Amino acid sequence: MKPPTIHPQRKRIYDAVKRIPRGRVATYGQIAALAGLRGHARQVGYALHALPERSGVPWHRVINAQGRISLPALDDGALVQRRLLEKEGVRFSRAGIIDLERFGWKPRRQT
DNA sequence: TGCTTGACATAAT
DNA sequence: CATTATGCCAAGC
Repeated sequence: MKPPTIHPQRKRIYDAVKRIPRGRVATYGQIAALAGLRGHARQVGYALHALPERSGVPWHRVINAQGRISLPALDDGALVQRRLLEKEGVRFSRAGIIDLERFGWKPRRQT
């Protein structure tokens, strides 16, 4: 049998994303670290991109380390993401930046 | 089968 | 604060 092929470690990434509490956001780096992929932030973004919309994964709670939405501002996805976050109570600055000090999720071992 | 790209991060300049 | 360089790994072509 075929060992691991580790289907996607992506599953781990998704799992980590699912842990993000409502009204909070996490950076790709944090997710990567939680998924046990410290430093592989890129893979997180890639995984999310390949994520189906009905996956149940709160992809919108994942932003880059700058506290900003990674998707191009002109992209519809970015707008949807922002709307979803605002709906959860996440506030954006005029420049569209989230205050990670306030809304950044501080990963805790199973709170 | 090998090179390029990418929802990133971090440090250096 | 903007740009550049490097690491890291999977998917696309």
